[in-house]
Amino acid sequence: MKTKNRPPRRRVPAQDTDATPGEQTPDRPQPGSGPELTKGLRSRTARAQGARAEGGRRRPGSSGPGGRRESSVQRRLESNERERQRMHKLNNAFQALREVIPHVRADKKLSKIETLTLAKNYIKSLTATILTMSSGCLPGLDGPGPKLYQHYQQQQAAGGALGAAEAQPESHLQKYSTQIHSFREGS
DNA sequence: TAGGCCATCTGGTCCT
DNA sequence: AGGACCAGATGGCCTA
Repeated sequence: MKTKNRPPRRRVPAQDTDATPGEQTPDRPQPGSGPELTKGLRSRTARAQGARAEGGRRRPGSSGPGGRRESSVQRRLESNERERQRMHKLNNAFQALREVIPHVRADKKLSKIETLTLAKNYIKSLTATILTMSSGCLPGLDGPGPKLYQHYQQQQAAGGALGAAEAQPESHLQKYSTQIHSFREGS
């Protein structure tokens, strides 16, 4: 897999260059847009389509027919499509993640940041639970208990910056539980 | 109405 | 060279 370990890149402010093809986004149907979760009356996709019909993001009017070469425009459109598909896949992954994280606020969709944060703490709490159970059931030197604990310790050390309280298995569970409730309250 | 969240476009950078 | 990845920009929708 790729290891994206790049230095932060500088981005030239994408001002309205003379011939940005963005405004000419055609009214293409969404080829790969799966069933998006709706957050209101209209689906996200429909709203986005509306937004694109409005011109997407680039300011219209700066590019005439003689702006960019047609092949270049075509490449851009293909690139946009790929990017859209990529983001759809990413969103599907987010949705799959939401479905395996137990959370209380079932009536409202978790945001992406909530999903990630909750997932992180859920994993931590599960790890802590496994650790507790394995050390309790297998107190001897045999079995996965000690190895699990060693692994856990290594992870904690690698993660660094974890206080003593963080190292306590119960604290993960508590943190996760607290987080669930804070999300429930919509904070 | 402001702020949060989101989808999309876009161009730069990296990887194969 | 072309595709994947990334982050900034933009505008729409929703909620408090």
